[in-house]
Order: sequence, then structure tokens, then C-alpha cells
Amino acid sequence: MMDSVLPDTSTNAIASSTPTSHPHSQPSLPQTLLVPKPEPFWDTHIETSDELDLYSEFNRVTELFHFAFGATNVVDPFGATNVACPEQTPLVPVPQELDSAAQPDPNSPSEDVLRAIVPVPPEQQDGAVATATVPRRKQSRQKELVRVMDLSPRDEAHLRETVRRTRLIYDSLRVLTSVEEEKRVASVAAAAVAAAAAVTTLEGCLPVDGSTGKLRRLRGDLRAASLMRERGLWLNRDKRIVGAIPGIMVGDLFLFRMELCVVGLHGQIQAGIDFLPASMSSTGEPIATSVIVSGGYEDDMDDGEVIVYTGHGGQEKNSSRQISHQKLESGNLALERSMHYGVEVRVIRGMKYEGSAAGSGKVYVYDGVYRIVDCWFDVGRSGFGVYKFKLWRIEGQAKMGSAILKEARNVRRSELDLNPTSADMANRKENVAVRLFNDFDDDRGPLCYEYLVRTCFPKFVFHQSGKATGCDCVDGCGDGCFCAMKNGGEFPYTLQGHLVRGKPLIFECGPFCSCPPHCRNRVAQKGLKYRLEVFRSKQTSWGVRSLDLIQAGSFICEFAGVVLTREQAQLLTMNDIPGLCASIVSVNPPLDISLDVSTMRNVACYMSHSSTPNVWVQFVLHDHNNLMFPHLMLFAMENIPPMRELSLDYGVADEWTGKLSICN
DNA sequence: GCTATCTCAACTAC
DNA sequence: CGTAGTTGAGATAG
Repeated sequence: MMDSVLPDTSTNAIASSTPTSHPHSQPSLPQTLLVPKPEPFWDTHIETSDELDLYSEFNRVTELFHFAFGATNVVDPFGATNVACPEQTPLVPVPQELDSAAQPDPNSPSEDVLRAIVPVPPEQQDGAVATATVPRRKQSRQKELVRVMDLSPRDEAHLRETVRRTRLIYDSLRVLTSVEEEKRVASVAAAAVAAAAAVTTLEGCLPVDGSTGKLRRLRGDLRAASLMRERGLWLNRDKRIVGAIPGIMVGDLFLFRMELCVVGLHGQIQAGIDFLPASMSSTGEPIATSVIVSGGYEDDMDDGEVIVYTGHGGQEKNSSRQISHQKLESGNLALERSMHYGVEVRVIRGMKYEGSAAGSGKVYVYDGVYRIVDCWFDVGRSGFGVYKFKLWRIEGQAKMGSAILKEARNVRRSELDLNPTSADMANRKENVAVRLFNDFDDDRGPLCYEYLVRTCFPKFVFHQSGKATGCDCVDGCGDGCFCAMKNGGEFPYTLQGHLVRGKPLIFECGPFCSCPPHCRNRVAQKGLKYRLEVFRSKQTSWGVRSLDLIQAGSFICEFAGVVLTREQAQLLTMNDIPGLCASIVSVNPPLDISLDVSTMRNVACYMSHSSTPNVWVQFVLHDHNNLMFPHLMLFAMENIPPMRELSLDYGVADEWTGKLSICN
């Protein structure tokens, strides 16, 4: 289980949040136990109010994307496409001799390529207005085999955004489902206790474990996928793409197998070989498109660039034991035919990795395309015959994601032996060392600043709000507690400490609360937990990356500086001290403050700018109650693989809420 | 079209 | 902490 950021779409965030979230204006709510809902959450085809809530969340993400990624070329998840047109056809049927009739229509190349990525509902194709709330029928995979080539940079960027958005929606729905399930299970359990004497039977309407009688939670990964499938939000459904999937980069990281299906990287939910079945192929032969290498077969060999992949079949049900000979059929035959026609396959590696969200501890990494160079029948360790395929990685691709993951793991382990203070920018002030890494030149600049762990506010900030308010919880905070109410009746974080969705302002528990430090409503205040590294990058001078895998929704660090009042900031700006102005991050009205990072700073100000950032700015209060002076907390917008550069979009932050911008 | 079968998931309980 | 059992959903095949 874990989470994602569903940023709020309110443009005047602080102002709009004030009436409902300020402690003093909060209507008094009964502090009694929540009344459990009698109706099941997901077990009906009729949309319950909970489901509707979920859909509105989902809509909210869409709006965010319209907002954040430019209004012009955004596709509405409900089907209202408005897409860019590439100049030339990037779609080529493959292999030519297999399907020569499938030449793309030269008159509509753009629709063709984009429809391969973004499903277009039939009603829209007819020119009718798409009905936003009616789920479409599930769309099956199609048979046309294509390769996407020569995308213009503009299309590539657009399709990358489509993938990013799809993944954000997936992760959001996944987390919302698990949060809802968590609540439902808790409330039903409470109801069961309350109704123990009354012997109210709940059988038949709730998933209950047959053997133990305990409540089962629905799986968020599956639920998110099926919600999206019902609405035609899976990508690459109406073309079988051979080779790279547009918008997916080598090294992209997935935390659930189901997510691979949603983006179209691999269409099989469990099977390792994905292929166009013989019955759908123009030549009557199956063609493989992707494989997952998870080490599930005892005869696999994996050296990274070269893989010996075992075909499927012959295993005992629900076990990995070979109990019979494999046959050259379905996926096995597809790999053999792909070799024959020289069709490359995508390779996704599944590996156990620290920081995985799944109970299995696995992550999935896209490692690029491979060519099948050999195929033979062999006797495996079990004594039964297996098919083996030798795969070579095609040259000229970005470094393998799985290799980067392993390297990062090695660096982390070797770090333990090193003196942690040697190049710790933070001078042991953070929970973990912040490394400085520069193999480009001798610049050690970041070491020259005084390290500021958290933002310094003027003293009056702590006094102005008058009587401090907090919760009275003796143990961890629970539903309905005062601090939950301040956050609109729910906690902003999951039990695992991930942001559920972006909000205008988050109220964490603070010194005026009686709850203990392990309370679920204390996350960002606990500071850094990932091993960040400030490194020299040729393109952007300095950058920040992490040695650890960062899950979407995780807190990364504060954007720390010294807060100046508007008067102070203006004074400094008017005096025009060279170099100073560029290092002031101003938070304009309604916040009306500026952050000075010219003399004291933390790791955050080395993050580079991107219009497609992977880090999100979230306002958080924890050590005082002054709404005008929130902490700027940075959370991961997506799953960030180790060693990938972190980036922020200061411009978007400026638009969506706090008017965060750099003056220069 | 329907159903049965297959599957390098994911979770929970032991 | 491993593993065995359970549930699960999509695609394929008949």
C-alpha cells in the first residue's frame, strides 16, 4: 500500500481553505464514535456515494492536469480528446511482410498514433458529445501490430505527459481505494463489536475470509485498474505496439504488476510473455511483444545485457515446480516466431527491492528492448523439457534501470562503511547525511553555506495566532479527532505516511497536541528520511537525486529558508544586492512572504526546474498556527527511481496556489 | 459469445 | 522472516 499526490485544484488555496479549516471557525462536531455504514462499499454495480466520491477525486486529478500541464493538449480521462497532430506518420505496421495491408491512412496519421495511446470512445468518434459519467463498455485488446517511430519532440512530450497522468490517476485511485477499504474494515469491525449481542449477520454482502471469518480488504491495485478500464483509460489498447511504448522511458519504475497493463507495457496480468495470439495474427502465427523477467523459472539466466529466458508452461498449479514438458505453443511459439521475423521484445524486470509498496517487496523496471537471438529445447533442472530463449539487449539505449537500482543499492551499502561526516552538506543536522557528489569539477560550493534544516519564521508568527489549539488524543490520532477535523475530516496521510492527495494546506499535529510522536498526522515535521545527494550535473549545474527509491506521495524534504516579511524583502530588493535577489523565493499574496536562501539553505534549493516535475510543493503547518506562514514541504509526485534527478516546477506552483516563484 | 484454463500476483495466515 | 494457501482478473483457447 502507498500513495500519491492528488493536488487540489483550488487556485486560491489558502483563502478557500480558511473558512472550513481554521480551528476557530470549525463547527463543533460530536466526538462520538462514527456510525458504520450498513451498505457495502464496492459490492454493488450501483454507484454508492463512496464511489461517487472516488469519481470526483478522479475528476479532480484531471482538472489538475488541465491546469498543471497546459490546457491545450490535454486529454480528458472521460473521453474528450483534444490532441496535438504530429507532422508525419510515426506508425509503421510490423513486420511488413506479416501485415502489409495495415498501412496507416495518410490522411489521418495523427489520430492514428494518438489513438494507439489514448483510447477514443465510439461516441466521440461519431462526433457526439461524450457523456462524462457513464462508464463505457470494457474495450478488448486489438490485433493490429504496429511500431511507433520518429515521433516529433512535441508528440513525445505529449505522450509522456499522457503516461504520467495515467499513472497519477492509477496511483491515486489505488491509494484512495486502500484508504476507503481501511476505513470500511475498521467501521465494520466496530459495528460487529457493537452488534455482537444483536447477532446481525453481514454475510453475503461483504468479503469475509472463509477460514478465519475476518474481513478482507479489496486490493487497491486491482480496483484502480478496473475502474480505469471501465472508463477506457488504459493506454495502448487498440494497437499492439512492438518495441518502445511512447511516453515510457527506460528506467521507469512500477510498483504493481497491474500498472504495466494499464500503461500498455505488458498486457498479461500474471503471465510472463505477452504476445499477439495466433488467432488474431494476419499470418496465423503468434508474435511476442514483451516479457517479464522475475526469476520465477529455475532455468533462467540473467546477466543484464544477455538473458536466457525460460518459456512458460509445465509448472504445477500455484507453484514454481516443473512437472511436465513445455510445448512450443502460445507464448513460447510467439517468442520463436518473433525471433524468426526479427521482432524485438520489451523487457521488464521484476526484482525485490527496498522501498517497494507491494507486500511482495517487488518493483518492476522497464529495461528497454531486446532481440531474440537463439531458441532451443533443453532439459531443465527438474528433468523436464523446457524452451529457452536467448535475448540480447539492443544497443544505443539508455542505461538499464535494473542496473541503476543495483548500483544505488551498492552505494547505499558501501556508505555504511564510510565516515558519514566526510561530505555531509547537512553537517549531521538531518536524520541522514546529505552527500555532495561532484565528479565534474572541483566545485564544493554547497558546502559553503550554513545548513538550515527547517524554515526560520519571524518570532511574531508563533505568537500572533493567539491561543494554540491541538488535539487531546492520548495515543495516535483517530478518525474524528480535532486534528482530523482541521484537515477537513480526514487525515492527509495514509497509515504508511504517504500523502493521500494534495491540499491547499495540511495541519499536522504539533506541540499543542497531546498525541505522541508516532501519530499518523506527523509526517513532514519529522524531516528527511531518504539519502539525498546534491550532485554536479553538466546541464543544470547542480541537481538533487536520491539513493533510495521514493514512492509517490512520500515526503522528501522541506524547502527551507529564512522567511522575510514583505517589507524586508522589498528593502533588500530595492537595495539590489548582487546575487541576493536570485536566491529569494517569494511566496506572494495571499501568503505574502519571501524565503531567503542566500546565506542559509537546505538541500531543496539545489533541485532543478522542470515543467514536468516529479516533486510537488505542499503547504504544511505543524509548529505554529499562523495560516499565512506555512512550511513549503516537498512530496514525490510519482515513483522516483534511485539516482533520477528530482525536479520542481516553480511556475506551476505559482499558478495553482501559493504564488511560489523565483524573482530575478 | 460463452466458459474453462492458464498465469514469473499479491495478500494473509501460519 | 519464509512459505503455503487463497483470491483474483485478464487474456487466450476451445
